[in-house]
Amino acid sequence: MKRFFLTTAIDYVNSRPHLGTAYEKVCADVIARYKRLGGFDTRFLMGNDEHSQNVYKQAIEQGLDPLVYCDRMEEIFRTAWRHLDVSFDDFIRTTEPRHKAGVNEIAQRIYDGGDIYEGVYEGWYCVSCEEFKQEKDLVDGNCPLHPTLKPEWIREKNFFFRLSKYQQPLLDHFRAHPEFMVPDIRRNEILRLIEGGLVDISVSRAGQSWGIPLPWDPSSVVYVWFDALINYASAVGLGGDSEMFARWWPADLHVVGKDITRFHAVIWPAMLMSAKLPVPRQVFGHGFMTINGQRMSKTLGTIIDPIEAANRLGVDPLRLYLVKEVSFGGDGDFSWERFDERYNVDLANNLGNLVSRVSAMVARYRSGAVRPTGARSDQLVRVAEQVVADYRRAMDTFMLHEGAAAAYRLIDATNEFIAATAPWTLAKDPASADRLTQVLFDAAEAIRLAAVLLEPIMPSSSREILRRVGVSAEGLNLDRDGRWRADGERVLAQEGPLWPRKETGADTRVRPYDHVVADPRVGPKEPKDVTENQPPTASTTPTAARAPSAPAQPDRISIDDFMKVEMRVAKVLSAERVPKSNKLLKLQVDAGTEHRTLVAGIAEAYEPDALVGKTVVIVFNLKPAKLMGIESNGMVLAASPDGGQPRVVTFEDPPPPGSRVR
RNA sequence: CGCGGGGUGGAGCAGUCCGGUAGCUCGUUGGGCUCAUAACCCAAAGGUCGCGGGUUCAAAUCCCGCCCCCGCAACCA
Repeated sequence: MKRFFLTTAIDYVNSRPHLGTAYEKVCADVIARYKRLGGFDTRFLMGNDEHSQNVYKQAIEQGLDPLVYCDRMEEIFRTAWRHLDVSFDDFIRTTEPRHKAGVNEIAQRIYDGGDIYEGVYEGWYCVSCEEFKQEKDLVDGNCPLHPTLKPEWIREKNFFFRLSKYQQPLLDHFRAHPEFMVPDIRRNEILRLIEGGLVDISVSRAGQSWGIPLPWDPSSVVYVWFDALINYASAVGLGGDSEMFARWWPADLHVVGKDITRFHAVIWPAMLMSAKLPVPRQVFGHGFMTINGQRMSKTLGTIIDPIEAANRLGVDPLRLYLVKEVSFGGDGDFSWERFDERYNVDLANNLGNLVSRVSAMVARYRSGAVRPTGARSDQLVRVAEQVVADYRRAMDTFMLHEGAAAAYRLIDATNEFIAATAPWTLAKDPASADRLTQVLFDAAEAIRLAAVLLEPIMPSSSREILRRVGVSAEGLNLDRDGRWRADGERVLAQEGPLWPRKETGADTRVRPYDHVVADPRVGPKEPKDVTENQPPTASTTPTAARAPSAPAQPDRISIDDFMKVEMRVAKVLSAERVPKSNKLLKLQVDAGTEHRTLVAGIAEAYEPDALVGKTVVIVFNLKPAKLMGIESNGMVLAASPDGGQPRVVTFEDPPPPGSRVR
C-alpha cells in the first residue's frame, strides 16, 4: 500500500496554541485526511519542542519542575488539536526516551563520519549567572547583574557541524528534486541562501542540564534546534525500532512556517546526508496568518485563540475559512467580520441551504427517497467530472484553497441546476414525473459528491451531510466515492439547518487573548534565539540542584558601584535619522563641558526635530561604541515599557547642561 | 544600493512565469423564482491593473527608472 508520512513543525511550549499554529496544523491535517481518502497508509506526526532554555526559564518562573510544566503544556496542545479535529497519529515530545535515542543515533553517526569537530567558544563568563556575557553586555567590564564579581575569560568547548561541506550536495539535491522545497518562492529563497555560502554551525551547549547530552561528551548538551529537527526521525523509530523506521522514513512532507524553511530545507537535509540517511521528499513552507491585516501581537491584543474562534461558529467553519480563504503558501488574514461573512455565504447560504432545499423537495415530492429514472439531465454530471479533476490536481499539489474552490464550484452548479430545472414547476406536471425524480436524484448526488470532496477540510460536517443524503460515511475512498454515481436509492433526511445564518454586526472585535507568551512562532528556531534569551539571573540558571524555587533578587549594588556611572544633564543640539536604520537617531548634545555625538535607539518613538532643544539625561562615562558605523559617546536614558515605545527622561524644569545626575 | 513580499473596480483577492476580451468573493442596483436558512438564480453599474519611460501590431503581464506599503535582517551604548 502506498504510504505517506507527514509532519508539522513541533511547537515551543512557552506559549499556548494560537491561530497561527492552528493554521499550520489544520492545513497539514487537511493533507493527511486527503491522503487517507486517497487510500494512502498515512502517518501524521506532530509534537512539542521542549528543550529550550526559554521553556526551562518559563517553568522555573512558575515554580514548576520543567518536566511537569511540559506535561501540562502537552495536555494543552493535545486538547487544542483534538478540539480542532486534527487527526494526528503520533505526538512526540523531545524529552521522551525514544527521541533521545534518535538524537543519539544521528549525532553519533554524524560524529563518526567526521562532520563534527571541536571548537572553542571564548568569552567573558559570569560565574553567578553561569553563562557567557557578550562584551557589549558588560558594564565597566563587569556583569550587569553581578557588578561586584569579576567575570572570567573562559574558553568553552563547542562542537560544530560541517554544514559548509554540504553546500554542493544540497545544490545538487535541489537541482535533482525541484519539488523538494515548495512553493517556488521559498525554493528560490533557499537556493539563494545556499548559493551565498554556508558556515559551520554550533551544535552543542556546554554547562547546561536541560537538554540531551552529547553521546561522546556528556558534559555538553545538543543544541535545541539540532535536537528539535531530529524529532521527525526519532518519532518513527530511529535509534530504536529499525523496522518501523524502514517503513516510514524518509518523511514525505514537512509542513513548516516560512520562517523556518531554512532549517528544514538546508540544515536538516545536510544533517541527514552526513548521517547517511535518506532526505525527506518535500518541505512545504506556508505563510502566516495576520489579524485584520496586522501581524499577531500580544501587546496589541491581536492574538486569537483558535478554540475561541472555533467555538464562535464551529470547528468546521473555522477549518474551511483557513483553507479556502488563504491561498496555501501565501499569507492569510483573519478577522471576525470576515469569518462571519464566509460562514454565512459558504455554509449557511450555499452548502447548508442547498442541503435543506433538496431534502425538503425530496420529502415533499417523493416522500423522502429517490432513485435514478434515466431521464436526461447530464449537465451536472459534466460539471462534476471537471470539478473532481480540478480538485484532485489541486490537492495533489497542496493547493488546498483551490481544492476547496473546486468543491464549491459543484455546490454552486447545483444551486444553478435547481434554478434551471425548477423542480417545483416539474412537480405540477404529472408528465414530468420521471424528470423530476432524476433532477432530485442528481441534486442529491451532487451534494453527496461535494461532501466527499470536502471531507478532508470539514470532516464532521461531511459525515453529517452524507448521513442526511442517506449514504455511509464509513471507509470513504476517493477513487470509489469521489466520482459521480448514478445508481442506488437515496433516502434523504429532512432536518433543521446545518448552519443557521449568523446575523452580523454583533461582537466582532478582536479580543485580547490572555496567558499567551509573546513569541508566536513555532518549531525549531534559530540558535541565536536561544543564546540571546539566556536566563538573566542566577535563579533561572539551568542547574538541577538549584531548580524550582522562587526567583531570587538580583544582587544589590553598593553606592560606590552606582557612583561609577556618571550621568549628566545634556541639551540636544541637533538630531537626525541614521540612514538605513529604523531605530537609531544620531544626536549632538551639549554636555556642559563639551559637545558630544551619540546614537540613541529611539527613532521609532521620536521625530528628530521634536528632540532638538530638549534637555535629557545621558550616561557620560560610557565607553564609545560604533553603531551602524557611527561612534556613539554616551547613552540617552529612556524608559522602555514592555512592548511599548521608549520615552526619554526629561525635566519639567531643565537644569543647565553638565549638571551631574545622581 | 542587506534579503524578500506587495501595490488590480467601494472592501478582500486571483491573473503576471508562457504578452492578445481584466476574473473571483463580498458589497451596490435592477429583475426572476418560491423548493430552501429573507436563502437561491439572472443581469447591470463600477477599474488610468502604483507612477514614468521603453520593446511590440498588441503590455496588468516583458525591459529600464521611480514612488509607496509590509515582513525579515541589521540597529536600541
